[in-house]
Amino acid sequence: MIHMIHVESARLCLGLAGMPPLSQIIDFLRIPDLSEKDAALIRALPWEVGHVKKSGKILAAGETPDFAFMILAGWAARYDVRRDGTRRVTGFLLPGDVCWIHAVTATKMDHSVSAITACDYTRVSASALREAINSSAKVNMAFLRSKLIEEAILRKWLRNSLDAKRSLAHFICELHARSLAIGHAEGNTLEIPLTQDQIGDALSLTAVHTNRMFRSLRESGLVNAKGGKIIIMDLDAVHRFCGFNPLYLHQAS
Amino acid sequence: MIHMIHVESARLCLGLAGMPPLSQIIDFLRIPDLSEKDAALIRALPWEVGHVKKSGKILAAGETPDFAFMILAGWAARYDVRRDGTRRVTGFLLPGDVCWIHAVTATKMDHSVSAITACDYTRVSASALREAINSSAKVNMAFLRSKLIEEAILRKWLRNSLDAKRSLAHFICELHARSLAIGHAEGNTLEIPLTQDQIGDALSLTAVHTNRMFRSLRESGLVNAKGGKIIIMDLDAVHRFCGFNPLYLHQAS
DNA sequence: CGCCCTTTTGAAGAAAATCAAGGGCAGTGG
DNA sequence: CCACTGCCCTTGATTTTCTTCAAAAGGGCG
Repeated sequence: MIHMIHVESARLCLGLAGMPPLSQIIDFLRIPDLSEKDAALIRALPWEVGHVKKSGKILAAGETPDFAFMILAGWAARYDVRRDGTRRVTGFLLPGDVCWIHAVTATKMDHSVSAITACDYTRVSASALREAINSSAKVNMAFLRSKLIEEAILRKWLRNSLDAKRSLAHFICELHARSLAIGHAEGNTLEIPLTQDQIGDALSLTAVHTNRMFRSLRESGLVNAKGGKIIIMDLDAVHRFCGFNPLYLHQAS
Repeated sequence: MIHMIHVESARLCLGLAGMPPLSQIIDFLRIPDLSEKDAALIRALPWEVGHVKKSGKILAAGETPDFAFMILAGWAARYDVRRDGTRRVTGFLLPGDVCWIHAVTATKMDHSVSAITACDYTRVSASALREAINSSAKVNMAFLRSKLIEEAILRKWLRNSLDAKRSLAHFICELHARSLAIGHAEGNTLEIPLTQDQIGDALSLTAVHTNRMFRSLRESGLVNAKGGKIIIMDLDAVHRFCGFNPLYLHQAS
């Protein structure tokens, strides 16, 4: 099933996508132990499929979203703009990740979401999702779990913000674990569609310093990175080095 | 009503508290437009009142909480411990703030919560709260809103982590806005029970540097701080200086 | 090929940590 | 009543980390 997601995202990204089968959408959501009744509830939602070009807008700060989103293929980012115009990325959305809470609670976005790569997404109207969440405890808990994880990631990013090298290592470990969970990494190798500049925006480092930290990780024999392809040389060693414990990602595993 | 909360917290903190009237608990939750039916639902929950001493544990990383908490009086903090033993505070809980998502989703805490000052709290069993959330859309949305706000705060903390002076200013503005909302601030003056060391743990600064930033704010004529009492000299100027926009706190106002 | 974007490296400067030492103040105990 | 103690705030000097500025080198693509 995990491999299916991978193949499917590739297919979608090639632009061949019409409406993907609804069963597929449920796979992306990765809700454990979903009953047939709840699965039917989710299938019955008015999902729509869409596409955003690289760097395209998904949600802008200030607007009140009418739709909740789930990424099917590609990467997106949440970010906030500082008064001087620089950006801080506050989270990455990978295939299967959802963006829904402002829509469901009908509140204004306090940050923006945009596509890092070209993205295929599926979206559902805020009111329909609200009803689904309110009518099924299982669906409610599944979406809550996604918030739990996002919040935990934010906390780790904050915690790590003392030491640039460990921070970068932890970031790589996070993306490795998340990529593994959706079948987008094999062993200790992963591909990420981020420039060092974008990684810097996420870690609050300049591109220059991010580059130096990559070099430092390479020279320590921990991580090799080349053109978006990252090889973790010794996973246990890197985990120890940066204090990474995958528990906080609360993955179904 | 806001003033009532203030008086009540004082009373509780003096240790005079038994079980506070249930109507009081609902006031603390600050749920707008609560119907009588939903109010009754919340009143029917098995709330218990408790007390933690200064620095006492509320929830520890690794445990799966059986209860959701709401602070009635005093301040608590969420924090995560680094491998070298230093702490990063990732959030403060003020009276009226809740701590529930790990309980409701039955997941292990990925961080700890402990009392900054002596705290009075009320707690409710995870299963009871889960049922309430699943049986009332209004209650569900009210708790979701609390997550929305906490997450927004985390994002701003991340965004601000470039400039220590602005970061401290923004932090003060945040606490000012939150204190105002619960009647714990008057005009531009607020009292916070935090040492500069604890503020440093929250901003990822050393106590020494936090102190220098306080001095710098004072010398710029923006903020005066003395023994936990903070006076914002010119609120608009401080807001402009650090790019504070209270929108992200999504307060009932 | 030439262009743009990204990566890489160097050198200088700014920001924050670290190290070290006093000072104020509240609580405690003689 | 006063000395002592512990905690917190404050300041100075030094070192480390990260940014800024600048320039060159790779790499994909029309």
